[in-house]
Amino acid sequence: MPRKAGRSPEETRRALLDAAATVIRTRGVSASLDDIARAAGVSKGGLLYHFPAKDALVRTLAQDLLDTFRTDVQAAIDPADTEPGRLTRAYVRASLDTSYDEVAIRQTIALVAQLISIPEIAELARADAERWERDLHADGLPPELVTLVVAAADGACTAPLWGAGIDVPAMRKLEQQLLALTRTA
Amino acid sequence: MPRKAGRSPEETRRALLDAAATVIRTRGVSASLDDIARAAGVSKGGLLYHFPAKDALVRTLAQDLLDTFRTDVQAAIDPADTEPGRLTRAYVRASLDTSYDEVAIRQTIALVAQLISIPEIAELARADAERWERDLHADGLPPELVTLVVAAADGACTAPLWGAGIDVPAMRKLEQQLLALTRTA
DNA sequence: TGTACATCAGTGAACGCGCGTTCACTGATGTAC
DNA sequence: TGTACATCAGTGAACGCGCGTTCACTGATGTAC
Repeated sequence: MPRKAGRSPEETRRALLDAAATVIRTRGVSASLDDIARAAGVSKGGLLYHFPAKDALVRTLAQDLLDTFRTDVQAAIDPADTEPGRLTRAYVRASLDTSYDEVAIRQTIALVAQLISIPEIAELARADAERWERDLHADGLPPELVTLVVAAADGACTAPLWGAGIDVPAMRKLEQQLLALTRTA
Repeated sequence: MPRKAGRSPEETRRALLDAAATVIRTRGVSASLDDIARAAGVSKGGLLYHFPAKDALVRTLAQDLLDTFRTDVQAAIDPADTEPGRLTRAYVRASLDTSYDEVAIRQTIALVAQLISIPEIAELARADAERWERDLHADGLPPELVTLVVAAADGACTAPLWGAGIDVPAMRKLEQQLLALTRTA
C-alpha cells in the first residue's frame, strides 16, 4: 500500500521517532526495526524509506532528545530574573521539575541510558555536554558553585537510573536548596 | 585442547569476567561471546562451560562491579572518624577519589552504562541503590543534607558519561566542599 | 607404585534463528500542457 | 478541465550474515584399590 491518506510524510517520520522512543525504552536498543515500524503503523520498508539504516534512526532520536532538553531549559528561564545564575537556575528547574508522572521520568532516563551506551551517540552527548559546560560557566556564578549545583541536579535526576525510587518531596526540597545556593553569591 | 596447565578453573573464570569487562567497554554489550572468549584465551565453548548463557556472564559481571564499589566505600571509611556522616564521607571519597587515570574512569562508567541498559541488570542496580539509600540515611545526618551530598557525588562521577571532560582539580574541590558540608550538621 | 576409571575443563564444528538491508514493485499525489 | 507523466511514500518478500546455543568428543587431573 502506498502513502496513507490523512498522514503527511513528516507525520509518519515523527510517528516513527516516537515509536522508536517507546519501543527502545521497553525492549532496549536491540529492539527490531520490525517492532518499531509496526508500532508506528508502517512496514519495515517504510521505516527504511525515512531512515536509511537503523543507526540513522537511533542517532536522530538521540539528537532529538538533546535538543528537547535544551529547549526545556530555555523555556524554564524566568524572564523577570536578570541576576547572575539565571541559566543555572533554569537548568535546575528543568532537571528537577517533575511535573510528569514518575513512570514517564524513569522511562525517559532508561531510554537515555539505552542510547548513551552506543559509542557514536555517547560522542554526540559529549559535544552537547561541553556546550552546556561553557554556557553554564558563563552564567556569572563562581565556578565551584556551578560545579556543585549542576552536579547535584544531574545526580538527582539520573539517580532513578541506578535505582532508588523518585522521592518527589525530597526532589522539590533539593530544588529549593539548589536555587537558594545560586543566590548566595 | 583440555584444561591448560598453569591456570586453575577459577583463574579462567576470573579471566573471562575481566575480558568481558574490557571487550564490552569498547565494543558494547552486543560484543560477541567469541570476542570475549578469545580475549580471555579460551574457546567460545569454554566460556559457555563457565557461564551457561551470555545473560549469566553479563549479570555476574554487573554484580561484581556493584560489590566492588561497596567494598571500595567500606575501605574508604576513616577508622578514626566516629562522628555522624562517616559512611557518607566514605561514599564521597570513593566516588570522587580519582586516583586512577582519566581513561580508566571513563571506561568504567561506559561499562556501567552498557550494563545498566539491560533491564534485568537495571533491576539488580535498583536493589543495590535501595540498600545504599537505607544505609546512607541511617548515617546520622539530616536527610536533606544526605540527599544533596549524595546527589552531587553521583552527578559528578557520572558526568563523564554524558560528556564533559573530567576536571580533576574541580573534582577535588567539590570533594572538599561536600566533606565540609557533612561536618556543618 | 601402578592401573582403571570418573570427572573436570575445556574444544571446535554445526545448527538455526532473528534481524538489518536490498529490491522489485505500486498506488496516490503533484505538475505541465 | 482532462490527460500524461514523474515523483513520492510507501509495501512485503527474500537474502545473507552474525551470533547464541548445542553437542559430540578429548586429554589432563583426581581418586580408589
